[in-house]
Amino acid sequence: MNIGEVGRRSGISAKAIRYYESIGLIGPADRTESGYRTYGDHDLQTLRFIQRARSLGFSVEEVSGLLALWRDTDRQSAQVKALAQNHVADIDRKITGLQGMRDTLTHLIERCHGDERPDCPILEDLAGAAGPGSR
Amino acid sequence: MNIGEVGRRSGISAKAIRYYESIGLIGPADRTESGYRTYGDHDLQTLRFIQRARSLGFSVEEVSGLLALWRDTDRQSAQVKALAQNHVADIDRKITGLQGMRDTLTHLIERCHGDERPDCPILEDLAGAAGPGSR
DNA sequence: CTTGACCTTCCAGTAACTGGAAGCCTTATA
DNA sequence: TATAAGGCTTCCAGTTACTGGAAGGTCAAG
Repeated sequence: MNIGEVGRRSGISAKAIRYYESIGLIGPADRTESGYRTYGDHDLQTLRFIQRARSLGFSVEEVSGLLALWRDTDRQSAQVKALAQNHVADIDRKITGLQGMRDTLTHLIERCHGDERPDCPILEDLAGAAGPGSR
Repeated sequence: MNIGEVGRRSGISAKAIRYYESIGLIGPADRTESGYRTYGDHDLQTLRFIQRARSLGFSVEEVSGLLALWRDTDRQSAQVKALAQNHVADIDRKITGLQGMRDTLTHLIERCHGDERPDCPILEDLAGAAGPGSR
C-alpha cells in the first residue's frame, strides 16, 4: 500500500502519517526503490489504533503511551486504565469549563432583546461583570 | 500605570497585552520618554472587557468584533446576540463531542479490571473498534 | 553606586497538523 | 512514444494565543 491508500483505509491523512513518522510516533516506513513509502497490514492496524485513540481525544503523547502498552504483552491493565482515567478527568474538566461558559452566556443571551436597539446586557456584562442590579 | 500594574488589575499578563497590541486587538499604548508603555483607566476597562470575553471562550477575533460593537454606540443588540449565539453553538458542539468521548471511555474503563493482568478491553477496542462479542 | 524589580525588543517554542510549492514517479491513454 | 493525470517526495509557512527566555535599558531605594 502507498501512503494514500493506507491513509484512506485508516482515516488518517497522508500528511498526518508523514507527520507521525517525523515525530517518531510511528517508525520509518519501508520505501520502494524510487522512495515511495509502503505499508503492510500491520502498519494499517497501527494507524487505525492511532486514529481511534485520537478520535477519543487522547493527545499524540498519550497515544504514544497507549501504543507502547499495546505492544507490550506483559503490560498491566492497571496502567492502561490509569491512563484512560486521567484522560477522562481531563475531559471532565473541559466539559465543566465549557458548561460554565455556556450557562453564563445563555443567561446573558436570554436577557438581550436582540433587535435594532443598542443596549445589550451581554456587552454590559463584559464591560463590568458586576452589574448594579443583578443577583 | 505601567504594563505590569494594568496586567495585574485586568488579569491579563504583560506578555499577552504586548501580544494584543502587536496583532492590533488594542491600539498602541502611550509611551513615556524612556519607552515604557503607560495605561489609563480607559485602557484598563478595555483590558478587563477583553479578559472577561476571553474567559467566556470567545476567540481573539470574536473579541475584536465584540470590542467594535462595544465602542459603536449605534450598534444593534441583535448583532451582539448573534455573535454570542454562534459562540454558544460552538461550545455546544465541543461539549457534545467531549461527552461522546467520555461516555465511550467510561464504558471501556468500567470493563477493564485494572490489575496486574495484561488483558484490557480499552486496548482491544482501540485495536479494532468492533470487538467480536460486543453489542 | 549598586541592587533588584521592572521595562524594552526579538526569537523560539507550544499542539497537531494543513496548505502549498517545486519537482520526481507511475500509469493510462492517444 | 509522448504526454497528461494523479500520486508521491521534501521543505517551508501558517494556524491559535500566547509563554519563556535572552540581552539589555530604566527606575526607585538604600
